[in-house]
Amino acid sequence: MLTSFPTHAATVIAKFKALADPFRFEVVELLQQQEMCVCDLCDRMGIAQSKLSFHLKTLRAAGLITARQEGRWVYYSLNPAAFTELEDYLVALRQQGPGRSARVCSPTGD
Amino acid sequence: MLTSFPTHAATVIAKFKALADPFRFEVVELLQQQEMCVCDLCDRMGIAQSKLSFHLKTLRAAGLITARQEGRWVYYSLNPAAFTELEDYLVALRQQGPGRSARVCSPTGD
DNA sequence: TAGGCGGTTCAGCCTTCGTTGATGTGACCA
DNA sequence: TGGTCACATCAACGAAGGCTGAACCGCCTA
Repeated sequence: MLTSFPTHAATVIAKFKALADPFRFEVVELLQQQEMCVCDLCDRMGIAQSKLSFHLKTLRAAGLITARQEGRWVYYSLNPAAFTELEDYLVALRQQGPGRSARVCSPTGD
Repeated sequence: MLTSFPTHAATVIAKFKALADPFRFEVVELLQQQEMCVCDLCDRMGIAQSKLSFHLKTLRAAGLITARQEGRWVYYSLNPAAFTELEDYLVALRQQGPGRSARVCSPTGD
């Protein structure tokens, strides 16, 4: 059952939250094409470096992206496992169930 | 290419945003089990009705759930198509790419 | 038709989150 | 060894979103 993953839920929520921002969404789409360093992303998106750094931190904290340092540059790329986790959750949600309510609440009249 | 869906992105972001809240997350998990009316959800979650109504409105606006009125009761259920849309997006993200950077930025030294 | 009930909406308050500019840190080069 | 570059972090500010209690609306029953 889905509700048997209370701690798991927190990580899934964190991932959804991280994806729920236009800037971070764009970062993810850019990283889907290829691994990039901060200056690349900064240049492509046309936003301040500190702003980008903040959003990268959020994405990294959620586990959606990973960082790889190479000299002075830090290269970011997507973490496929994180997306698989979200996929699995969504599939589980979709695969259900009785549909019609079992009428848990009791209408006064009956 | 993923970036060729600019308007589509807004709806996906809205769905992620709707799922990025613990209360709404719980609502979705409850609705995954079966269709429910507001009083059921209110009772199970132990939160104020106005609060729940607000979150249901958010979920409905994002297209994640649908409402069905029956007399005085309003029954909510999941919208499978919305979750399929998110699944497709995540699958597309995971099916990457070159991996290593093409070194778009130019290190000063070289 | 009046009253009760399920559910929604509203306004005010508060908390959280994002933005901004400046500063800090570690790696590289002269 | 000092300067520069790439990137991270910080504090202060403003905006967006969630919470609360009350009013409101539509449906049903007496």
